[in-house]
Amino acid sequence: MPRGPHWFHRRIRGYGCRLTLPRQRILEVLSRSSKHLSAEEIYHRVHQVYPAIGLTTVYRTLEMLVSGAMVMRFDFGDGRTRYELIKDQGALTSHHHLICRVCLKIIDCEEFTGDERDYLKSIEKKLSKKYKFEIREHQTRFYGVCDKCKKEVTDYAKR
Amino acid sequence: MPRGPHWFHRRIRGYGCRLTLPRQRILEVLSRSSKHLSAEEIYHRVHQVYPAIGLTTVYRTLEMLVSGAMVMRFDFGDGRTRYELIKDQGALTSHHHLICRVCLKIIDCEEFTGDERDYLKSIEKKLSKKYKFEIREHQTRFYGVCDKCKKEVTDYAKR
DNA sequence: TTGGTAATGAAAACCATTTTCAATAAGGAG
DNA sequence: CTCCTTATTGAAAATGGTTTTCATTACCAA
Repeated sequence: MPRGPHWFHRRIRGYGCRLTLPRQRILEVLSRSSKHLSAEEIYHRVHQVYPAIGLTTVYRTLEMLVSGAMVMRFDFGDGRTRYELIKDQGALTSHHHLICRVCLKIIDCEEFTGDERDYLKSIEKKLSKKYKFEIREHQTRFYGVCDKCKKEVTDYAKR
Repeated sequence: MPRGPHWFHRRIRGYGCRLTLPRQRILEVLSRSSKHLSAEEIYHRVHQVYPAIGLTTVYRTLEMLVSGAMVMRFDFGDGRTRYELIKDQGALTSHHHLICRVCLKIIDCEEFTGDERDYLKSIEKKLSKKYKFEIREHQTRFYGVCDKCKKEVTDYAKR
């Protein structure tokens, strides 16, 4: 379980990649934000402190970080991929979200208690065995209507 | 809980839309396949029996069916959206998948037993209350490496 | 310090999905 | 049943997020 502000530098070098300035800036932005950001959001944030950055580099760096298991990728169906730094480099990671069908807002929820986690872990074990599938992590998504939209939209079905 | 081969016809008309030939063909393809299909896969299947079909119509029909809660949309992150007819028009639907990070294969799993369902239902209740969020359905995704890829790919990290 | 090569950024390409628009057809009114 | 309104359709063009191309730059091992 790596610690310190620059553990990811070691990870990148250990992954056989060069530690460049653009990559450092991107990692700083990712580590500063706990939310899942889109490539363009990351690009804009990096651009403030490193204007030479190119959107292409953001995409390429993210792809490297994902395949190096340093960043997690999410697709919520709003047309853009989101990315989030994996902070806990320990056991299986899990991410849970409430997604509003109306405004597409995404709410993170971390309310899974200890035995909720144990519970999902036991399901994972069962599925792993049955399908001979090695599970690395899981996500649960709860789709519905958020508080704000419930008030604003009376007739949900009509969109 | 509507029954019979053409319950969706009633649903569409009740939704204020016309029941056209292309829509019927699309619904037939959807109801015949239990897997989640991409728009293009649906297009090809409809094309076999109704060559005049346009891809645009497939997309538009799917959008209508999704907003009318007749079809469920999935984004697994491989660049194309998948669609699946909602067969059980009753209680909260749930869908669970194993997704291989290597070959992107998607395995449906229906092994959630009764009390597993109850368990997730209790989490839903908790979350609903805390976030004032009306939950309609949920999905759980387990990411990892499938049996086949485990054998083929020794060094997963290197991709 | 230097050389080989990975990484970069701008522009072009890609590709799933959406929009435009003129032609067509569903289905209620008469 | 026929007519008429208007939703629906399909082809082509547009859109927009992401990827590829390619010449230039800059890591970092020796």
